Amino acid sequence: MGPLASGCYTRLLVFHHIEQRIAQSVAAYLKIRYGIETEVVVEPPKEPRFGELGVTSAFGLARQLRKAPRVIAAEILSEMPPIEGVASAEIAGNGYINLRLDRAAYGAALLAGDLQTAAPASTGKIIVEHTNINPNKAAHIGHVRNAVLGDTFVRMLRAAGHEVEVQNYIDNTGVQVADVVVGFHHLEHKTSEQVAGMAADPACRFDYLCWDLYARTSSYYKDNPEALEWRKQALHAIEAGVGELAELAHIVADAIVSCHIKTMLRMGIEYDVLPRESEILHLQFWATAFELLKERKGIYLEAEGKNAGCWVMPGSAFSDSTDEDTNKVIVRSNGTVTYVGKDIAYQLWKFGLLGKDFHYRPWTSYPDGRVLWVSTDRPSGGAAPKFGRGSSVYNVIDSRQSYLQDVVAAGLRALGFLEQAGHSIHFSYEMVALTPRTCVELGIQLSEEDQKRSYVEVAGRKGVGVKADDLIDKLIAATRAEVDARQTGGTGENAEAERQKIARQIAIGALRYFMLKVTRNSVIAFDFKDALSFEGETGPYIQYAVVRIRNIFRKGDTTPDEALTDFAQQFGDLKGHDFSRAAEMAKDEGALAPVVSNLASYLSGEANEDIWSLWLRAGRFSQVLEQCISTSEPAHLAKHAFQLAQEFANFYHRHHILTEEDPARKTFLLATAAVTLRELVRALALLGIESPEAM
RNA sequence: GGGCGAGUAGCUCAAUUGGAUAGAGCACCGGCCUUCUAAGCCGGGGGUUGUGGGUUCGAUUCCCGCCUCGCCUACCA
Repeated sequence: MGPLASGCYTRLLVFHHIEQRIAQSVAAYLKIRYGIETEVVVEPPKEPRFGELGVTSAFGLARQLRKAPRVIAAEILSEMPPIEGVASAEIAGNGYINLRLDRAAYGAALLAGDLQTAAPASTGKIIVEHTNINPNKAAHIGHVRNAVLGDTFVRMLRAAGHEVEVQNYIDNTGVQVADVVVGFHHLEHKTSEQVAGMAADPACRFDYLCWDLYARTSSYYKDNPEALEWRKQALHAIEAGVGELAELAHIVADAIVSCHIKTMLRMGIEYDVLPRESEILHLQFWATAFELLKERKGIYLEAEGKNAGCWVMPGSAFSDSTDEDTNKVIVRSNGTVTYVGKDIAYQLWKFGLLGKDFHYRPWTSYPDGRVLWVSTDRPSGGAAPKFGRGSSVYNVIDSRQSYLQDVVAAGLRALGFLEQAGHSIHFSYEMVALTPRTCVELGIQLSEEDQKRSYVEVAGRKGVGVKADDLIDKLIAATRAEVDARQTGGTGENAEAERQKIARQIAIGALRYFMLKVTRNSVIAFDFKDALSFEGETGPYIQYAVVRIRNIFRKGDTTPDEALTDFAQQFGDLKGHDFSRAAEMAKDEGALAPVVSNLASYLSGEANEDIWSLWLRAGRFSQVLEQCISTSEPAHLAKHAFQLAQEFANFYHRHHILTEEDPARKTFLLATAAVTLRELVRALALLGIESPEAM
């Protein structure tokens, strides 16, 4: 559980608000009445007919109090003071306490406003590191999952009022870049000038070219193991930063990073800063971390055994094992540092614990004006923001690296930075694999064994995989065909641009939702058929609900804002009232009373259950957001958005708004659509999915 | 061998972290376009939650054993 597990809003709306209020009230009562302190679980009952929320505390208390749960529930029910926002309560089953909300008060609160979040109380800056693609080949679907997860989590944190810095680490000096350098130099016999020319040629898909070259080099090593010497030479040259090979590496890495930034921007993904490994080396970040680790005895020099001459971290530091075999080499016997070592230095910098900083220069400016900075080893005169110095760090890295992430956290602990180690969070997720069927479509040869599996791992080294840009292109082609078939965007002068825009919005919506609807620790078995589907539980389904609502307002010649204003004027002034105030006013038969009583009639009764269900869910945004953040699981919001869209679709078919004859009811139905629209758009925005005007 | 994760409908996945009759989507079958767009809606069949025990009022969820699968377990990154 992360450092954000506890609530960080000072004010919450609707569902979350009332859920908390109930939990607190019951907990306080239990403490006074029985002297027992316990966490009270409040959750919706299995079926709506039992009410909106249920409390199961009576069961837990039964043993301690030596009373039947039903008796305890009865005591709680009869003696507890009323809870604001709760209309009634009853006992069910063996001791469930079921609560029914004051629907009008809930509805008034939902109408009244936006989610209001205050800046979280001094939790400090949160750093989220994601994407981190080796700059030696095109991005593939595995990278898309990483970036979409990371980006969505960033959007959620920002929506909750946190200050967030997005880092995309660039390993521009590693073996993967070295292998492409070897390919260009030894296999292709290209000079750095020639490669620079290819990289600058707009007709050349440089990242695709390197994708193939990387695969070629890898297979060349397999047939000619002596060629691994080339890799070693390239690595040395790159690390030293001089000579033709270093120049090649520089050109390749920079060009590929540019490709990645563009690819990610197609999905709406932006970064604040690109810390690069070359600067970690040149600015001696590792040397500083090395001294610290030696000083504080986090690592030691192995005298004998297989790791003789290496600086190692004892396995006991990051696992239960005391076996020496689990020791992790940090510095090789030839004096060079491993990846994990550099990662420890980088992690220290993120927390501001290294006592050093990078220099920076602008890498590019995004269309929205945001500047993307890159690390440099010397001052460039630009006024860069203060990067690093985070109070919490989320590393979005696939679960295969959990062992290495444990070592990094252990490094912080070994240095005595216990708090930072605790706030060093591995935001892990499972890999994206391919279904055998998709492999066949891609022309990938599979063994008989693999054909029987439900999925096959992507292997970048072999060039096996689905490139992100190819997938996006394919999605856009598919959505464009649908858009054309429907003549969405009209046939006028701007039709072409309009259609392309809508096709892109839907394609990206489909892609991002596809990545987000699955929980993190589930392997995604990527299948073209599923990914190219726009029906059922997909992004486009939710976007379609949005478009339908917009069409209602367009056809009705009004707007959501007008509808809400009309509603407020018709039934009283709702603006500026918060939940507790609304409930209070309702009780006092004050200014809000007419609204509340009208709402009550519209939101209750057998015939209105589906509408109430829609309102109830529409008010759950802040609760779901909090859940996503405390569990680091964006999938909950994806599910919420889908369910809300589903309830709206149901509502849409049962209630025809524009032909409603009762003007008051029509206003209410329009307000229902307006609130749903607001909540759908808000949820989609956090998922990084745009809400199209037409479909 | 050790570590981590997974096993739920034919398929792909959920299940608000121990709650009430385990839910969605896809696929399949049957209905619904003269209506605010059918990228939609309604209905139907589909389950011994891998397996055996345990914990308790209550287990898909927690504990132990076993079976199957994946990943990790480099002086690669």
